[in-house]
Amino acid sequence: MNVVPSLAPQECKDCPIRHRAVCARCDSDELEKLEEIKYYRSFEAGQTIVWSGDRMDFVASMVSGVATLTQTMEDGRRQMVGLLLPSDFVGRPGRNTAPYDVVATTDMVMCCFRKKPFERLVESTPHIAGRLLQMTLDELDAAREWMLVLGRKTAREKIASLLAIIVRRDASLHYGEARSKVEIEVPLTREAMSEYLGLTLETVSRQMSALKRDGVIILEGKRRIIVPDVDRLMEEAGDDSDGGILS
Amino acid sequence: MNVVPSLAPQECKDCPIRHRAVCARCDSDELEKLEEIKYYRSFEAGQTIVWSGDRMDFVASMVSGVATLTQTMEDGRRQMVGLLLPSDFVGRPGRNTAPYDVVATTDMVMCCFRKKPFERLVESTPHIAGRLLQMTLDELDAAREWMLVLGRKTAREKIASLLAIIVRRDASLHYGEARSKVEIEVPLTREAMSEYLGLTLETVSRQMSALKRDGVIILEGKRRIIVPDVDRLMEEAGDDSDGGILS
DNA sequence: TCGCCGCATTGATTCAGATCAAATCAGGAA
DNA sequence: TTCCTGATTTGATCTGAATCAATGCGGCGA
Repeated sequence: MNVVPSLAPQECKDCPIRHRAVCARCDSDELEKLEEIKYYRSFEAGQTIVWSGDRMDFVASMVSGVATLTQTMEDGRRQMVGLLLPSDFVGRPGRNTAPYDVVATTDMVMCCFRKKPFERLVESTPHIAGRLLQMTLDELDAAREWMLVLGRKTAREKIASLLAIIVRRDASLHYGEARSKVEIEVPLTREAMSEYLGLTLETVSRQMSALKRDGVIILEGKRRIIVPDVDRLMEEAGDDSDGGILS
Repeated sequence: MNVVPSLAPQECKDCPIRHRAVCARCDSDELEKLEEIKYYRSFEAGQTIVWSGDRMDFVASMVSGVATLTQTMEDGRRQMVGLLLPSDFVGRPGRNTAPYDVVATTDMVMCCFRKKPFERLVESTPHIAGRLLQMTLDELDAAREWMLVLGRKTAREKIASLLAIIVRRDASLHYGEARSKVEIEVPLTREAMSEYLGLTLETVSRQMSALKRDGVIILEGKRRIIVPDVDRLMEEAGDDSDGGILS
């Protein structure tokens, strides 16, 4: 149905995620070693990249697009446990099988490293090991914030929290500082949002409508959203009013 | 009200968590460096060790007892985001203020390291950095499993999941292999269980009674529980039947 | 252009867990 | 022993989100 997605950049020095990914601290020698074991893979929106339980003989960095980590129960209940954005790391050194489904939610490109040699590089390269530790600690923080959302927030607060997370990410990516009005692209279907938030897709839809009705957001089509007042959104999310943007 | 809790072991080589904590891979040279910057602190059940937002100038290993990491919203809703058991690591290198409340739920002892020198040791000691990465990845896995519990499981499944986690930990600690019948100690009040699971304490109590009525568990006093059939408990938890004990 | 298909919205009803409100129980102090 | 206190259990009722069920909408292929 689709053509093969376009190829990714071949050279680390031109890579869009060069300064944020697991390779961020590497010097040119170290980059060369990574170049030797790396290869790019492209996926189309909707494709499952890895099935839970599958053997996984690579780890990877997200280069572009969005993917999700999802756990599934026997009866089909699903919970997203990770949202992978550009520069995020996928996979775990020292593990052979994937514990979660990894699914592309948009067209995307990954920079893959063969697992065995990557593990050796982690052992021998403090710049990689240190960066990986830092990224993992950040992910743990994100997971813990998410646990508060899942365990204690109302449906409306959950939606607002998800939107706030996307706003924050966009802010840190595009412009250094906070602005009162922003326009964001939600790279998730209503169903994916429901899997993220532990809700049903109907409830997601209803609460999106409610936030729209109350003027917290303005919908431009299905995916594009205008947030007229970011502070208002943060309030709706039930987060500390200071926003807690910086660690 | 209480006497000062008894002092902890002073020598790393006699330490009960020597092979599981962040120091697990250290050789005797490295241990010596840790000894220089370490000190023990004891806390009584109920004491708050750190308040969210406080400056934190140490990191630590749990030596004995149980503590929790908890997030609180402005209106008082609370969600536990970490359960700290012996050998677990507390704090984050490179961070100055605590993002969560740390509370002792039993009398406990921590082995603290002054943060600045510990950070330098992490930089210079691959045995520590590597172990810390591994432990952080394990915590991330646990957090993600917990997210499934919070987002998608019923109250009954949540309770069973928590008990299953305690059973699993006890099993890995005391006896190498699974047994069909076990007796466990739940080191949490009903309220703490509710904060762990995103429920109210009434619901926790009701579901405990229901599991007891249905013969899944037998209560011996309030904290001690007999699980006559571990597989049955796992089924109630809604986990994969294989139990997924090993990574 | 039309009709189809996959998303998304909206409505009606149900139900699991929250909330409000009393007991009950166990352990410690007097 | 008796009282007090904090933890726990149990009961009655309420409610937010799930479930069941249409309906709407936009893009794409024929």
